[in-house]
Amino acid sequence: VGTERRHRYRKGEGARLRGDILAAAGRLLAEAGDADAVTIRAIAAACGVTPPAINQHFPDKEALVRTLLRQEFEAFRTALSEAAAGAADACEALRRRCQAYVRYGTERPGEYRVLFSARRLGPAELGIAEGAAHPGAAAFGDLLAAVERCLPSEGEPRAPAAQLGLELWAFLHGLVDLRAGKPEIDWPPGERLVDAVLGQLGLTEAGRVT
Amino acid sequence: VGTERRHRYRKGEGARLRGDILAAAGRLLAEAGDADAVTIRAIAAACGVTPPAINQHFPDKEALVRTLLRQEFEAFRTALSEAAAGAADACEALRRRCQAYVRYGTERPGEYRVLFSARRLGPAELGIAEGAAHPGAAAFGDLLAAVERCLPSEGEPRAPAAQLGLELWAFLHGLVDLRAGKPEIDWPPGERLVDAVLGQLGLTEAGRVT
DNA sequence: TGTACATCAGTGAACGCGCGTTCACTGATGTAC
DNA sequence: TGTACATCAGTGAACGCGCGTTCACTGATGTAC
Repeated sequence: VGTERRHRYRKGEGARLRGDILAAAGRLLAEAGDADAVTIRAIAAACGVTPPAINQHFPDKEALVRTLLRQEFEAFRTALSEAAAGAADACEALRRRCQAYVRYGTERPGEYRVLFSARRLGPAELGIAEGAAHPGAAAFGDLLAAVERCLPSEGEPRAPAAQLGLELWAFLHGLVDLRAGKPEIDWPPGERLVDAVLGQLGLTEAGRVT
Repeated sequence: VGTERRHRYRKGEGARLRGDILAAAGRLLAEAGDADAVTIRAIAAACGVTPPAINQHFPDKEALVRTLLRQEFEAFRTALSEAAAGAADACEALRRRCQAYVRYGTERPGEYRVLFSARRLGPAELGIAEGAAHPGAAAFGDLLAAVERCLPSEGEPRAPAAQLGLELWAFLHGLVDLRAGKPEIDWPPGERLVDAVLGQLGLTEAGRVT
């Protein structure tokens, strides 16, 4: 990597290249936003290695992308949960989670796109989306739970939590994806749009008390 | 096309193949949802013609896709405007427009994706997105105008129309794109979600009168 | 009415390219004796 | 302490494939005389 020649790993340490490959592939995938556009040859070049060296660690390209996608889902979910962790109440936790969602998607459009907008070589095609084990479904489950906790537990029933959750998710996803795809539009800060929508959906502490 | 051999067009009618090419390419693009995945060779085969015949009508693949995208944008915009045309009042017009948006995106996921989610060989990369001339921007302009007409013209000012329009657009786009990408989720009817969100954003006739 | 000819709608073969993957190999390195 | 050897981390060349595009061509067809 860089100008200096790469030294091959010592005899017992060959497995370390596997980590290097995943790291380089992750960087390239984030730039491209499309696993099809990331070639084995480019990953190999980024690692300072020849293409066949990659086939020693992953049987084929699909296996590599699958591993990578699981990592990315994990990172996304963790980022959102960490953001929500320190909140004082349930609605503030939901708010922080939503803000983190948009922030993550905006700051890492390539990663986000691969997780939630990919068709070819996306989660579905790679067999990652298996019911509840689907990491995307897990992230949505987190969001849904956060919505439920913020809703009034008794009193007059609002819209069912599942429907509110889907509405909110559609908005968050649409905001991230549209912003990435239509940068020529003059977007207001994502934070403001998220706060506004949470208010309009009745998902704020204020809305709860009133 | 089909089992019977294709007869080449008569001497003056060569230009008709151009239309056939666009029609076949449109069908393939709708299936693939990605212009990269639609090959010149596949289009030629669908027309019952050899690949070089296509280069006689379009200088290269980009030109073909560009022409196609303009057509698709036009069709999308027309579908929405026609849906809104017969409405009794401005809020009903907005509602019909939004329902048509989701219906169009759900019934034709491939076309929709190419218009609003493509990165490679999408509107931006093909130079179709030039300010106000951008057909996507035109469609969004229609939506924005519909939102403005539905808002109370006087009385207490709600959120600015531009922001409401973006919120609404993000929701509609997110709904269409998520549904297409996560079919394993049990989605409620799009119509109900759209109505619910319009109500929560205060964009219904009822909301206006009250 | 008949014929020579320019034009037109394609064809067929080939090109250079980049891709993922295979296979036999090589040379350094740790280990067993 | 020294040496033979098995193992390991890769390399280098090649494969078959599908792609968009080029180029010279062919054969039917309308038109001019």
